[in-house]
Amino acid sequence: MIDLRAARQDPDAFRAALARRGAAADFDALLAADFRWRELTERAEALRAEQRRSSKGAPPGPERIAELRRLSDELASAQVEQSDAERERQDLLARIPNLPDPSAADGMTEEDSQVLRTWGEIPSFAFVPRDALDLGSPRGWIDMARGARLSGSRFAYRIGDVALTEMALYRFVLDFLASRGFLPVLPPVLAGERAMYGTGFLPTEESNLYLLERDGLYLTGTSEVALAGIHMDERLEEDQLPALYAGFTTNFRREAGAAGKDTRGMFRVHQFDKVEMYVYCRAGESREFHERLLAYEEEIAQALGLPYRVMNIAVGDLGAPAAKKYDIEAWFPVQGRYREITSCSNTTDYQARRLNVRMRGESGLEFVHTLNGTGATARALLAIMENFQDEGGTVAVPEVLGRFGAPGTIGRQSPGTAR
RNA sequence: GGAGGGUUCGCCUAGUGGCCGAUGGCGGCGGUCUUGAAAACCGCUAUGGGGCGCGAGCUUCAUCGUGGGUUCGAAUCCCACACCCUCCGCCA
Repeated sequence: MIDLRAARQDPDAFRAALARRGAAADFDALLAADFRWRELTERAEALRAEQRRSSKGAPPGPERIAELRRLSDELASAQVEQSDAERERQDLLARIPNLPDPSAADGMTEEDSQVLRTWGEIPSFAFVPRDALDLGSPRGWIDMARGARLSGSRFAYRIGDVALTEMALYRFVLDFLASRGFLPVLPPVLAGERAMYGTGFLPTEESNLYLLERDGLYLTGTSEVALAGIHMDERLEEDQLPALYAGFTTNFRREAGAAGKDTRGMFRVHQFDKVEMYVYCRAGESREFHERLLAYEEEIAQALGLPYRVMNIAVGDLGAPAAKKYDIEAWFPVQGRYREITSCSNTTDYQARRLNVRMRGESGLEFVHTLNGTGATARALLAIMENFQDEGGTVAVPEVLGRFGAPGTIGRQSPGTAR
């Protein structure tokens, strides 16, 4: 959430910043609700103070009790008004997105994002290249049909060489991040409402979440939730920062609103695995760490040999918690375009405020800043398959993955019984 | 799933309707003493919100697992729920 006290003090600056992402009207509604809440709070508190003063000391006599009963009734109705106003204020506050970073790209849509740079050679093929599904499906390395039979659309079996290569990719990235100071974590994938709100997936992303109603738990769409929740309500010592975590989880997304989008193959599925970076740092350091997360993502893409470009995402296309976001888009030869394979966001103090993660600094307790970024998902594997295929339909696996159990080539051996 | 025990201010703990925002100890911080340190002694030691003030600050409300209820008044009584521990059952 945003810093409401700061917003009261300089509403024009907040309104202007939020207007860049189309949230100026919501902000004004919030300020009005806040004003009302403060008025009602003052009134209720004054009554409560009077009641507390009256209930000190010896028990009151009968005529005094009649008086106090009236006061009690008055207080009760004042408190109802106050809590109604508070609920309205909280609901509005929960929907206000983070203040965008001045250097985040202008614009409201995906098309407004800025290309910062490109890397690598776009491959040219002497044959018609096949996408990952065409490469994998006929011989059983990627099986969407059986996935659909089991679980419905957008579920994939990855089998044999593809399974091993994918696992190697995650292990490679986890190792890479560990060598850069990240602590590897295997966190829970079921999380309660508090963590979902705290990370900003609720209330705005509710339709995209799987909810286990019987248990009041959500399936997380990213380990960001669990890594952000790991220090919920904690007071971090300054020497604990920066804290860098590398999580690995299976992730679940309903992909509501994505109907008809990326329906082919396993580019957009309901269940996928991911190595995620998550950083806690001091307020002054988050811009620098954002650049670092991007640099790590680029190093990984380069180690895999994937041609890519770096995008500065337009403010209107940011998730609510993000102040600024970079995407890396790899070249997909069959689609003939760059597609997102990783993403990293600076969420400044937005999640830390909601999750109540603070540190003891020079001026007392202050909220930390947090950042998140993709280490790797299977999308990198799809890019590998498309970019490094040969005419016979086999794929040369990047050498760096060999150390982690990947076969040198995908498609040389039979996938075995799954066929 | 069943039975029992528990949840209080960093940790441990006292507290069964008004004198409790809350006892005591540990830890931490400051001071006295000391060449320095330890010990001893003295003091301070939660968080969040609102109002006032340029500010140091003053003031007020909330918070004793969470949410409801009873009452003029709740850490304390009642109800529901959550979590933790022990035992039994079941299962990976």
